[in-house]
Amino acid sequence: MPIQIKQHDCKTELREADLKATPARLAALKVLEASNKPLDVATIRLELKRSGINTDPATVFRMMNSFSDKGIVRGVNLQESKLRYEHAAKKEHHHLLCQSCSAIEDISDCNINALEKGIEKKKGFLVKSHALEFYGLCQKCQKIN
Amino acid sequence: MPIQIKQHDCKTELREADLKATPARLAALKVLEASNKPLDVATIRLELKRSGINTDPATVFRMMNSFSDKGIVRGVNLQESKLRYEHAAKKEHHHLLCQSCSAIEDISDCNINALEKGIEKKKGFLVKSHALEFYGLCQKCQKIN
DNA sequence: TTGACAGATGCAATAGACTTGCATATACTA
DNA sequence: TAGTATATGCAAGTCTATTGCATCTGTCAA
Repeated sequence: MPIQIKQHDCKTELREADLKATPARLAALKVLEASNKPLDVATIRLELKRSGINTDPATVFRMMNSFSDKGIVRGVNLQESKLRYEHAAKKEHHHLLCQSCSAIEDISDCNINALEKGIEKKKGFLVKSHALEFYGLCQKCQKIN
Repeated sequence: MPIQIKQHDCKTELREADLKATPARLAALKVLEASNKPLDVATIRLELKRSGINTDPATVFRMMNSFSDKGIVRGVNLQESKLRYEHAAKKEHHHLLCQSCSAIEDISDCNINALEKGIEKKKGFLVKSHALEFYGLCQKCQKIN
């Protein structure tokens, strides 16, 4: 008899956050989980539509807000006029944004902790979180230009 | 006879950028130069009004855009719904934002260059710029709470 | 299984940051 | 000082996001 693996699917994730598991929410979570970059509300709605789920923008904004509140997703501000969202299960990381092709790549293991410690010591400021993104040219676009 | 110091005032700054030196622009530049933190458009307009200069929001947005294009000011995105602007003559630095009292403090000499070098080596991504801000509690608010 | 109800959704209105078109006004150059 | 390129004000419009309200639907208890 196989060991009982705890199935942490989208439904249980919502249950544990005291959120009702509606079709739109389940699908939105799956979309975010499957994406390799943070998505904005318009894109999420498009993906849902491709699964046959029509949503009102207000609903998706509300979803993202409650997901954020519960720590299920993380808002990502990439200096655009809109917010993007990524699944919070992904280990904390930062992003590389190509200014030519708009590609977005993740970057982990930036050892920014050293910087934070220095700030706490030098300024007496208690760092709770930080925003860090890099802008430039991805490998492909460096070759083209 | 004293040495002729080059007077790099707001007027010449605008001239050199091929921008007309209007009263509103001169005053806005002075406001930004005098401020110790990045300001949003509404605040800039308020400061101008205090100097007796009434401006239309559109005008100030257009000013900030052309100043940005010319490298005179720098847009600062502090995860708010609006952009702030700071005078670009200030050496590049980052910001500490107190989540309790909303104070904004500058922090220079963060040695983020090491991180950038690492990224270029590891990812082949050519870093042109970055966004880095820290969120937490300033010294005062740590004591209060 | 069902029924009640808290919470989710759609729709429409609203808010706020920012942009744009156009007519007028003004800084700069010759 | 006159002519022109550019800046400004005003009004309308765009885009992201929020909110009020009526309706609908998961969920839980019976």
